Amino acid sequence: MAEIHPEHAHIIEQTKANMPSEEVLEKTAEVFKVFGDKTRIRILAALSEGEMCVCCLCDLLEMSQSAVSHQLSVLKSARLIKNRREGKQIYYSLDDAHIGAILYTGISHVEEG
Amino acid sequence: MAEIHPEHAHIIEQTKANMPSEEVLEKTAEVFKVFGDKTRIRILAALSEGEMCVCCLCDLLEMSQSAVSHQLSVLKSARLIKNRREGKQIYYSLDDAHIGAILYTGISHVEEG
DNA sequence: TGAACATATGAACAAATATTCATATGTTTT
DNA sequence: AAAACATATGAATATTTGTTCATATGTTCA
Repeated sequence: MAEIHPEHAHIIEQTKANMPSEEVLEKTAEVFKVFGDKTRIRILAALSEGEMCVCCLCDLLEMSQSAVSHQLSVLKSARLIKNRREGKQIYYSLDDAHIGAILYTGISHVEEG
Repeated sequence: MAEIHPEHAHIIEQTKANMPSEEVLEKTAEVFKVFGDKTRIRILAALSEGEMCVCCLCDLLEMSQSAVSHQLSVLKSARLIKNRREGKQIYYSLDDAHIGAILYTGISHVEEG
């Protein structure tokens, strides 16, 4: 959208060629967006300690059941967490080890930087 | 905010004790939030190939100079990128290796999953 | 079967945010 | 010093999003 600088055309083409596809970049942004909320990060940090039922999460986070459930739904749609039913309660846990890895990459960036 | 289940009190306390501080979690969410936008991810992916001036980014992303500059400002405030001036142009680059690592952790999650 | 419990979900509202437009700042060149 | 160029930034707008409230779904227990 700016005027193309002929002497830059080469590096632009090369960079474009090396970058991940637009589809991958879009999906990656969507994944990070899900991590980018305090409530959801707190939920993920709690679940990284082990599975937990919804009411435990509500107590732990000191938030309403509805707010927690809505965010659990967002996390589940993005496949960051999974759940299982045990009687009346539903237990949530991280979907796979990758999720904890991403979470702690971010946390350690904050703690170190 | 839900009714406290006495038999869960123990696991709640233990999880709370093991979790990172609220401050760290809040900052971590803020960092991921900055990664959680398609335009910014595209900028970061481009800069992971090497430093680049603003007009190159505009051409590469096919976006207006203003929109790109606004997002560069967000990325810089969050210390994900840095810049240097060379004559009329300003070159941006990733702030440190950590940023590329976080980016590619997310990208590989998308590509593998 | 009905009551109590645990969780999910739709609608509404407030707050956050990405882009556009217009313009300002800072640099180089003539 | 003025003009041209590269980038930054404030205001306005449209969209997205997180929480609350009210209610629905599904399970267990009496």
